[in-house]
Amino acid sequence: MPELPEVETLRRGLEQQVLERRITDVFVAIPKVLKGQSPQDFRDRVVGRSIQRVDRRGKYLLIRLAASTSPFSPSVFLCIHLKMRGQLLLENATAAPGKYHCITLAMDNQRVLRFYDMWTWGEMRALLEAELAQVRGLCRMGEEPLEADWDGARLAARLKRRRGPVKALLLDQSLLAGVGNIYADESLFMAKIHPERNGSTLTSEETSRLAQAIRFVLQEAVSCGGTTSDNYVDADGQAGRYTPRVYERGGAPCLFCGVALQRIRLGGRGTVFCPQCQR
DNA sequence: ATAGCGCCCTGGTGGC
DNA sequence: TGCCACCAGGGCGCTA
Repeated sequence: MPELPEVETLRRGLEQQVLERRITDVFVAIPKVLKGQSPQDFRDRVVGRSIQRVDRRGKYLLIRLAASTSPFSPSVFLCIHLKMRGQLLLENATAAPGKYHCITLAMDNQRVLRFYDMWTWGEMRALLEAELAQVRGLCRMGEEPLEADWDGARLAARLKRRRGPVKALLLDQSLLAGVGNIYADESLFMAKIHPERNGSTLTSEETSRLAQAIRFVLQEAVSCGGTTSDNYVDADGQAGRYTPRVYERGGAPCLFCGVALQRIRLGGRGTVFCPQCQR
């Protein structure tokens, strides 16, 4: 399940390898992932353009395509969300597409950017700037926790306007961008805050601690190339090297106190925490 | 307005 | 050993 660190790792890998490459051809195997855009329209908007920028917003990957013919033609953005099982891989053009292949973008260097998705929940669309601004998840996206000026006060301001367990709030992309199930559990563990605590009742000391934990964990995970718990791999097919401290470790000993980590369901999500350390 | 739930999908798992 | 029911899960859209 790609979250901020995984999408950021993917972004960095792509940035190193696809900038200035021209897209020469497009093949759509599973039109469903275009979310209503016709394969013809997708193709018309993408073929012939070159890759100008690779950006990330929350868990979205945004690839800016420059007009190659005229400097006045508007930019197009590949708006990509991998959801649970999506993968984006750079492969040789001669390699046959693997299982669960959805879309291939051929480039002018004998390489292809391939989108795979076992569950076909992921999305890839070619959008104009104005259309991008209408994408629901994007226009409602919350603050980026790795931005330099993001801190406990900013987090507290968002949390106090909402009710419910703090973990459920951390998962809300309109409140905070990019945190998913893995890093919500990891951050709450590092901050020693119980996932079921009501978010609006956290003290300023606690929100400050939580914000620091979120930044620490996300930065650590980015530096490890993300977490591979299911099928995440980067653009070169490499697994992430981050080792979660609590996520998927229910029943195992807490790294701080040795007490068995507890697994519960919270807001429909599997949640692991230390009943001793997290209050 | 907002919270809660169903839906999308398929590999892996546990029970018989 | 084989089969099958069931589970996981991000984000959207619908309902109350």
